[in-house]
Amino acid sequence: MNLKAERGAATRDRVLGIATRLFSEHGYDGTSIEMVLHESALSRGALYHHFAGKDALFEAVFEAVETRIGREIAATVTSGASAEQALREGSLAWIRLAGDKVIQRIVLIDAPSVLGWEKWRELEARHAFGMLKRTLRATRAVREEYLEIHAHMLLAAINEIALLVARTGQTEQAERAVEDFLARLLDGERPGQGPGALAASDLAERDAPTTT
Amino acid sequence: MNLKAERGAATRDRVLGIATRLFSEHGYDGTSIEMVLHESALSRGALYHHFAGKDALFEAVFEAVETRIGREIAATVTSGASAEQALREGSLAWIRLAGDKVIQRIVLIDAPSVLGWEKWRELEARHAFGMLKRTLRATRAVREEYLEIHAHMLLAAINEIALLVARTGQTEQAERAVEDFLARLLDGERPGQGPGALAASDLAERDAPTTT
DNA sequence: TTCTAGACCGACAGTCGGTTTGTAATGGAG
DNA sequence: CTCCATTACAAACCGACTGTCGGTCTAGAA
Repeated sequence: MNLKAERGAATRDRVLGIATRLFSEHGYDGTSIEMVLHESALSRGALYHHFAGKDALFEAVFEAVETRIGREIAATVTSGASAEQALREGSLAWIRLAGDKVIQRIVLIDAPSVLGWEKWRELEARHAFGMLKRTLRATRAVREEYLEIHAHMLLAAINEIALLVARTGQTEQAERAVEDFLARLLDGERPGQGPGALAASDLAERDAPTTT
Repeated sequence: MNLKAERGAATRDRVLGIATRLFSEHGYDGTSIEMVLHESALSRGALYHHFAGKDALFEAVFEAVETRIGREIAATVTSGASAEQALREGSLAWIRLAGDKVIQRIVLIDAPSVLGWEKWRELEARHAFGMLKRTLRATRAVREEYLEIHAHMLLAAINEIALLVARTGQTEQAERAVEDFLARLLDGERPGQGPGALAASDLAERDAPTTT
């Protein structure tokens, strides 16, 4: 059962790649299943054999993109850095990555509406949001009580800037503004223990590459 | 030409109200034009006479909701308050208003995807975003250079919390966290001039109720 | 009274997402 | 080697949806 499985996985991946491009170029609504079929030279039956529906296809694309992002950000942050440093580096890396139209359109714009906000956040918690929350906790800059909420606000703010930069192109200015923003947040209250050391596990992804 | 015009405006408003409810309950994609037609007991032709298409109908709904929000927030903020106070009051008012499913779904979740991010921001600049930016400038807490970007981040953060509160219901905790968040931002660098006085015009909406 | 413009109607075409039925081929069981 | 379950894929088909278009009706101007 090898040749068959391999062929199946290959076409699945091919469809995934094509769908990623189409979704990012035309949005979820603007991309028809028939476009995907045409570009992948596949039949309806074949596609629906691999993916339960258009939304499931989108979700698979979303997961793949998120996983890739997580890897790239984790690779950017210098290991052994302080949590504050990691937070800064990670945020800037994220903003630069989000220059990619694929990420903008799929992850930031369409996902909440297509997947629903709750599912979006649930998935993000396993990727970018989870990473940010662990790093923010390691800085010990915010009380545990507010950690979740501050992490939400911070991620939303950074995502917004990612979109803003992508449109205006004021990269340097935005990056300085984000650093300023972060500095203000981190310099708030400090419970005393001093800057926390960042364990490698704080950045590690929790999930295996999903295959649904 | 009065009776006719009035009748026209009346049915337009009626359709707008019905569409607002349906869009907020089932989302943009989950709401069919036929649903709107059925509930409003109108014909296809009549609806397409008033609105160019489904997206135009959505945009009209969006504008109406934004205008209402702007009025309600402006009414909440105590007049003559300091800019810092106004920022806090306005933010909390916004979070509470966003408990409304209508606002969540239409303004925060579906709008970016349906209208496109650019148009969304362009419209928001005339409503919530514009208000926030003017108030933030009045606090003189951020350098003019970063004002636009910080305002974007702040609004995105607050919007996120509005959605979060709506799901988890931890209203008090979130409100305290937001106040903490704001305090940290405002306590950053201060160019010296002291707290700015908030002119009434800073909160005023710029636009007349749109009718497109 | 006549005529025009705007409100409204309803059938229709085209497209889309999804289902169903069918076929070819692979690989393990006997 | 044979048989059969399973998997990958194909194609016709269905219901639902959006948007268009020719046409009707009526209020109010001329």
